[in-house]
Amino acid sequence: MIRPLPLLDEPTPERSDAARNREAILAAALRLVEHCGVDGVSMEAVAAEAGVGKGTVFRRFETREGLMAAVLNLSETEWQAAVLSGPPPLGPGAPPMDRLLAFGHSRLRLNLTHGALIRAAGRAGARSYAAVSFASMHVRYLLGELGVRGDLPVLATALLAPLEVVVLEQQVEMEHMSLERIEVGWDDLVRRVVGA
Amino acid sequence: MIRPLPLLDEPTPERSDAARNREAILAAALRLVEHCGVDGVSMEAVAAEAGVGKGTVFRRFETREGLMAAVLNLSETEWQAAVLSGPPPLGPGAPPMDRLLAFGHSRLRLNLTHGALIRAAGRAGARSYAAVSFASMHVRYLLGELGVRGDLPVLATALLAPLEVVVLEQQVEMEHMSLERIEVGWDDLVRRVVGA
DNA sequence: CATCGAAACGGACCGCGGTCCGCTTCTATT
DNA sequence: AATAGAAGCGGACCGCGGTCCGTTTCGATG
Repeated sequence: MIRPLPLLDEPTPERSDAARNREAILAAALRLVEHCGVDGVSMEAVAAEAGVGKGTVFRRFETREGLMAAVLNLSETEWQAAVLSGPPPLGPGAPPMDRLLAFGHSRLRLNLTHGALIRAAGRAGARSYAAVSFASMHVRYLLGELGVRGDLPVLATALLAPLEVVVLEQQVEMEHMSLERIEVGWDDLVRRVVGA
Repeated sequence: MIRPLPLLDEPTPERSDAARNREAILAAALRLVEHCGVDGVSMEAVAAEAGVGKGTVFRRFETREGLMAAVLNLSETEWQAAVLSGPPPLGPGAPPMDRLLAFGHSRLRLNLTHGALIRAAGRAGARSYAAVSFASMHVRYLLGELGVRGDLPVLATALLAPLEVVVLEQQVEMEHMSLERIEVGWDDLVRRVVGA
């Protein structure tokens, strides 16, 4: 009897019903989030909407944060595609500085509109890391193209940090800064860091 | 019958038992946080430790975040005193640039050690705002002393953002950066922003 | 000191996130 | 097709944050 030799402990492929349920749950969650707002959606509601038991939801997505991270991931991959292969100046084809500024503006608006969802996703394991990692990588690349010298990973973090949801919401909600002012401020920061 | 004319709707002074309970609860919370860690403390446990009912805890501090914010506030005011009137270079008496760098290092370490508590305090109303506001004010002041031109509130935010807990924990836990590297990176950022 | 209204108290109660375990369903194998 | 056992399923159950409301305590007034 020949067993297929589990190479490098491949993590067991998903059973068909499991995959079907995963899709149903994710779709249900997306629908409910759009309809009731992130904070108005309970896990039980998602389970009911998807037509499965509550346990199944947790089995597939571990935790509420995990589920929200998965929902967030839908729009996030879309955005990453726009950055990597969309039209300039966000996508390739424009000068690095233009791309960097476009990147910041885009991320800024995205983080403000998806604020509640991002917060609900929290530090949900590898997913949140992947998102931050992508942004950091891209900024590092652009800084390199611009000939910036120094500790690029740290500098990238310095540019990304002011775009974090907590920071932006503080500025908008408590200090009543306008979107334009924050944008212009970020552009200024970029120029100081790049040294143009 | 003469009533003292409530000037400008003063918010009704606290009743004596209320004040006593507030102290007891805060002390109990501090004790439990130090003993079990932030995430191991439940509101019921705090109530029991303080010898009051659960309702009382919520009456005094609104929410769990509020209570944690109050606990955090204890050490936070201490730190603010050190910044405003402690020994240089953190306190007054050193050149502005030295003070700014000392400020960053101090805040960085504080945010890392108090990470769990700060996260538990969340965006708890005015308290969190006060903390951010203080830091922002101080950085703005130092930037002014350094003769920096531009939108100082926004620049201050740009310097403070990389010191946020979410950012630091990302760097330390996921990207495995050393404390020293982050410190040096922040110093570099400051110099680029100040334009020295 | 007796009275009285307002403020505070406490714990029963609710909804939600998360776990657990006995039952069902899938799929590899013969 | 029959079978076996692993993977998945669902919903009862638990603990916690937060609310509510009948009861108690405070302190101002006469």
